[in-house]
Amino acid sequence: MKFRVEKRLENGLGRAGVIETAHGEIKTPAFMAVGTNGYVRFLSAQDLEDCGVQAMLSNGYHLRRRSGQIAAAGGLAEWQPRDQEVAGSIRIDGLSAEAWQGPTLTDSGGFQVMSLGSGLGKVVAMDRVDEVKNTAHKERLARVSEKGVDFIDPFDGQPDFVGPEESMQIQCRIGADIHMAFDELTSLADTYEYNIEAMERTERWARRSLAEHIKHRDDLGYRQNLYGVLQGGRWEDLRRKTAQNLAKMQIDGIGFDGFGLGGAFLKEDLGEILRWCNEELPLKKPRHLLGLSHPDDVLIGAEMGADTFDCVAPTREARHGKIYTRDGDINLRKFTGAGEFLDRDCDCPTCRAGWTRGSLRALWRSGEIEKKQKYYRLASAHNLRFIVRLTEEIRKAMLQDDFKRYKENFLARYYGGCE
RNA sequence: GCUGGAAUCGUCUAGUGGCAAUGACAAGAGACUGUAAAUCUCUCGGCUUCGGCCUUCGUAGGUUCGAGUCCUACUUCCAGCA
Repeated sequence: MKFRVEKRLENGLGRAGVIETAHGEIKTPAFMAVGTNGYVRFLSAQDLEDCGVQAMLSNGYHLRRRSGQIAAAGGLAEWQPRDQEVAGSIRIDGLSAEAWQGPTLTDSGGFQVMSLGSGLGKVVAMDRVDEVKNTAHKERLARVSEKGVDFIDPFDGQPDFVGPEESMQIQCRIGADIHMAFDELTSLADTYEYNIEAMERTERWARRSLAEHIKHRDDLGYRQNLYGVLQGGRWEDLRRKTAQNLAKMQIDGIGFDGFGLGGAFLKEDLGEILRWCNEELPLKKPRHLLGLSHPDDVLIGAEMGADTFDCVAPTREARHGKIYTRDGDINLRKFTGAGEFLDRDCDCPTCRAGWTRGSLRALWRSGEIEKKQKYYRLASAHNLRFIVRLTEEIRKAMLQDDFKRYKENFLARYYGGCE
């Protein structure tokens, strides 16, 4: 994998560049669509391309039991996930089973440590840290130890285990272009002391991840790459230290190919935390900001040196009726008329086909499953394109030395219209 | 015309003596950030100083401490017989 920085912001952190993988290049900053199970819910590979998506992120945890057949198919880019779906599967008219053949990334399953553990049943709060409490130990579905994470699979109730070695073996069978080291994401409710413990464990897991990854990274006939993941919560000393440690971590002269910026962030802290991390990380390695995509987060992320992003929000919120527009988000429930475009001047497949707020709402609210599925597809494509376009525009603004103005204009319009 | 049965929140529906009254849908509000998420939460007769108060289960009476629930009559609808 190669990464080339084309242009840097005046602050020295933000940059536009190009990542080259075995399955194609990614012009950065870039948003990767989340296709946890190997495909983006309700969207085809062609849909992703029509939305300008350059890369897809899947999840090693969710695909762990299918990793063998994925390897047999030649890796994620050759695997046709929808053919593998069993009873109750999603079959949507017009959606082909074709694999996403472009660049891919897999998450390690580290996020599930939190979502099934300390954060079970909770929202990953971004605005307030008060009132956030961890789930009681006895109720958790995941338990962390030095070895890895024991958990109960929520789908079938069976006990299972994933540690750094298992995660790397799974990810190397899935064969995405970029893998994430197995990490422990802490919740906003965890203390400084616990964050030290989790961060140090994450670093030990990073070394084990790197060692295992090196053994298997060429197994499918092309180079797979590994990112080390930074934790450390909201504390500057932890963030800088872990960035330094991971940046210099090597086994037989081989280090990480890039870095994942992880954690549950308080919105107001995000830019500062990213600055601490990225001031320590090497300039020439790409950085992926894990799990964020709201426009203000992407803008501050890109400004502070994140190169790629992923998030479930655009597609999930689309399914739940939230439609992104340049003048702020709208709740589709409120639009019964037929005449209004989703967003003016939008170039997404849905808007180009002439879908309006009212007509889309009618699909969504009809009791018919086929219509609802069509809604999910159209709405997902719109929101996905919205965030992808944001990253395209950020890149263009950076290359034209116009980022600051672009950011201010975008934010003023997007958040300014709120009553 | 006779004989049965039925009338409850926008719709369907639970309810057989303590009920402002069940559930579903619809409607309204909010949430969602490395997907246990085509999901979740809240509101959904009126008023309220949040303790309550008022008006409600086709209509009108009655029995009862107390009636959506029991009785009588009426209205409408459905079914069967004429």
